[in-house]
Amino acid sequence: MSASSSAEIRHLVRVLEDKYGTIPWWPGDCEEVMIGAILTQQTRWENVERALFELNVRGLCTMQAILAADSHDLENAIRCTGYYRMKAGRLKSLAVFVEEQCGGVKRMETTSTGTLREGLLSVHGIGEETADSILCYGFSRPNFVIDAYTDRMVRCIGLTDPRNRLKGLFEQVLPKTNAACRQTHAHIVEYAKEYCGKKRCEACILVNSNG
DNA sequence: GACCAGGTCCTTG
DNA sequence: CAAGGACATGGT
Repeated sequence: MSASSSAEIRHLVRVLEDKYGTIPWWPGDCEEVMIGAILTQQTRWENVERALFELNVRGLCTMQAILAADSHDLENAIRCTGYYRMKAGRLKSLAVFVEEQCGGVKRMETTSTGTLREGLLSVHGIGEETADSILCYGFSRPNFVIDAYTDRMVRCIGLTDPRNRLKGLFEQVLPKTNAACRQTHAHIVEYAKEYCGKKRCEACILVNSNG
């Protein structure tokens, strides 16, 4: 089944490409992406945008500022994203990692993707999806993100590969470029947000109708 | 009021 | 290792 999984994914990628072409997704500089990646955990993006605005107003949109910030101020700025106490703590942990362990964002830009991923995963509150989002959208690495939508879509079109193998499958099928990873993930979210609810997903209709 | 959102961690069976 | 709960606000 694994040999044909690649074919299924290849097809899905092409159908989505035909449907959407190039679409903008996840704007912002590296530090804003890192912050947004934590804020968006289990939360709608519209709420994250409001929190990012609040952080910008208070001058808290950099790792250095977060490192120095009063925790209560940080919590207030991001309250609208939910889980605000926990997320404030996670932002602090990330800032400690970036500034004190990595020596700043600049240094991270010259670090290998594998080393960077390992480091990010060692931060309490950063799991695979958050780490991969940061690598793909913040550091522009050819690193594919598997999220709940991606998982839902591939199930719907009939794949049974375990979630932890999907990242490898997509990266094996896609060109080894950041643009390809970022674009395909954006396509999946775009489609899934509209057609794939938690209970009903219509990815299979898209894929079959265009075959 | 019920249900869900671009997860992660911790505890149980 | 799978399943379930905690974290919390905001939109439909």
